[in-house]
Amino acid sequence: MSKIEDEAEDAGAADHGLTPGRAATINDIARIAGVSKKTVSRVINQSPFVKGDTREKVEAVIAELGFSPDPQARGLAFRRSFLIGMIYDNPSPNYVVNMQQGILDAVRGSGLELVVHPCDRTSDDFIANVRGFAVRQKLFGAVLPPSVSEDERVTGMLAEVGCPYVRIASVSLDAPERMVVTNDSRGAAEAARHLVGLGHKRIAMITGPDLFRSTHERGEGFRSGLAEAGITLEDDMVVRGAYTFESGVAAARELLSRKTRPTAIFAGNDEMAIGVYQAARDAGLDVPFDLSIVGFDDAPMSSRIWPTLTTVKLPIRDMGRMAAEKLLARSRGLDPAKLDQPEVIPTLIARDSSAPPRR
Amino acid sequence: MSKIEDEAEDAGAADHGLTPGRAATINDIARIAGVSKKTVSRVINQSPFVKGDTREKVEAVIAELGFSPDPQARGLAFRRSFLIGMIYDNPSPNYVVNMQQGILDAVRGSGLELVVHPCDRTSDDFIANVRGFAVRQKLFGAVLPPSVSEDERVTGMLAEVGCPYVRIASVSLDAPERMVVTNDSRGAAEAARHLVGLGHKRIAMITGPDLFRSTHERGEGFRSGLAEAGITLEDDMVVRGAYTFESGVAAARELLSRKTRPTAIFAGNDEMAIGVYQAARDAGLDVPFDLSIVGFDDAPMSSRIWPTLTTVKLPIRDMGRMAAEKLLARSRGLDPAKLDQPEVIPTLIARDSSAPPRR
DNA sequence: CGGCGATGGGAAACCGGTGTCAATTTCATT
DNA sequence: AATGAAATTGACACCGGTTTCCCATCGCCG
Repeated sequence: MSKIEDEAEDAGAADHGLTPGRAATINDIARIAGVSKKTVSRVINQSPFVKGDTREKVEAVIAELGFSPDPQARGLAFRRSFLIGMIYDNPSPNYVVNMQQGILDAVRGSGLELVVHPCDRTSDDFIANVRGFAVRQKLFGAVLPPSVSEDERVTGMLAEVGCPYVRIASVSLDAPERMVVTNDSRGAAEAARHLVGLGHKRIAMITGPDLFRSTHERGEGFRSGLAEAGITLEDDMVVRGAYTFESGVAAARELLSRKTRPTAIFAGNDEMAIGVYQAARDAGLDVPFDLSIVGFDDAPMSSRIWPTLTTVKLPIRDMGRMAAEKLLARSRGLDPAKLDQPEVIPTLIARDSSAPPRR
Repeated sequence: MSKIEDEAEDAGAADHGLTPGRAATINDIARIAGVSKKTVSRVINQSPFVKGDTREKVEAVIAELGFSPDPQARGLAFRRSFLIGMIYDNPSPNYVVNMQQGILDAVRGSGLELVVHPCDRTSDDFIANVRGFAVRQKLFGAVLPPSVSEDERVTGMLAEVGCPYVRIASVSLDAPERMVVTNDSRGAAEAARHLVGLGHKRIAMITGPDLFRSTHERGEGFRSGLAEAGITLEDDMVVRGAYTFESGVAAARELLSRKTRPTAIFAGNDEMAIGVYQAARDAGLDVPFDLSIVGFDDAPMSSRIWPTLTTVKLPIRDMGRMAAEKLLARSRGLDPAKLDQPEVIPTLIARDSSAPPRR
């Protein structure tokens, strides 16, 4: 690319009279390259109005000095920052960390950084808090995982203050360039087919809380998956949980105390599915022979517990990456290929917690 | 505090001729309050050289307009940002998320934000990468959990570029104001006492990888805890793991194949301890009666698995908070009370995976 | 060979704050 | 009431980039 070797900034490069301790500025580059600040700025920002050899000369000096523009100064002039905010309520650690990784995968090398902003959706100043964050930091963009992604107050406010955002949710709630859609419904249907395929007939489900859109999607998907085989999900075979371990235990106890016990339970997430293990053990049931269990998420625990948990896996890291890519694409000239990705498809991972029912 | 009601910024406040869409700037405040920018700046920065009534007048206007200074502009002038970087290699999701929470607990209301920076210590450009991050962002400070905290290349580089940092480690490696020390050794000794107290004599340990300082600390602590009771940790009762589930399984298999099997195994972390469960199951052993297991970390999984895992808990969130508090204290006038906190003490949580050995 | 439109490049203002230092007040003293 | 030190305040430059606006070239054509 540049004609001068890309040396470490203070290793053998020619001395141009710079104060050693201080990082190079655009003025230094301009002086050394013999052009104006503005021309250097044009090179940095890929302006097409720079002649080829001028550009090369400037790029060479930039490389030689290891210069990189100050994001604060740049942001000040641009009236926005180079920070992506991840705003989330309270997903599992596994979800958070994987999504962070995915976002970082996408922004690597772009000069963007990731600022995490956990918050409490039930707090009185929730919206004011998020608004303050977005406005003060002049966010480059915001990534909203569930359940924040489903809160119209948040998206409305962000639109109002002009902060780009991408929502991650189990159903399309917004324009395609602002959505990463996970087809939870399809994943739940897979789970249903899996259990039906094993020969189960008396099948139960533990749903998530109403607060989450995914609760509805996973519920409907499971129901329709069963319906394909002519099996109905009876009302007394559906119990509401709260996506927590404890709620899974309680819900499973309730289900297992029914006069005709289910032979399989589909839990809305892994956390609750693990709770079902405990209830089964308390009831003296042998998983998977007396009771099959299927979860949703593929949390790390799923493959550690015994018997290992059959579950539906969501590619969370990819989802984070896709969300950040949409933010990036939008800031450039709207790259339609990136902007209009297909839905994210969950995959069933069959492990040892599901088996044919005992006759 | 202020004499004017603290109203929402656009709800009924008097119109001072501001463009509605744009946020207020320091110039607006100065004009409305009838003082100079510089005086407003003084009020914002708590300068003592402002007369009481001037201060009140300015504060009233600030409150009325809901003004908050632009961190980018402020940072540009201060030659540093208001971002704390958390630089980590690859701890567990649980560790990462809890530490993030702790850091955020400490900086709430201070205007600081948290930027996450996972990285790969084995990568060739590891140091250059972290250096670029710290310098470009002009970090307010960096929080370094293990194992990054133990890398002198990182701390040396950060000191060189003038970036304040706090290291979190199981042994003091730096000045007190730059350290949060977790007494892992003591936690491991507790684990030893617990097992000794239950009556175990043939006790084994699975250590972590050499890369981590905690491996040594937990090993020595456990050894000395046993020594108190006159029990020696035999060489063939110590196997090295890698802090992963799989390595825990393998190490436990090895230990359980010894001619005289241990009656208890202490694993260097919970991930490996869970691996021991699997090896025990494969060997047909009944935990805790044939084999007691003790872990370290108190990962969420520990209380979900069956039998629930006896483990040593580290208050990770508190550690994150303490680290960030030290960063804050240092940026003010060195608050000695905050700077010189005692060590973090781990606590043993006795659950169901440990019991007296079968005679 | 002079004039013209398009393109490359520079000077100066600006983004929204802070540092420096001198000017203005305030207040206790003599 | 004058005087001087201390307390307040403001004018102006500056942090490190970008934008606006204008000028200097340059190739091309009549």
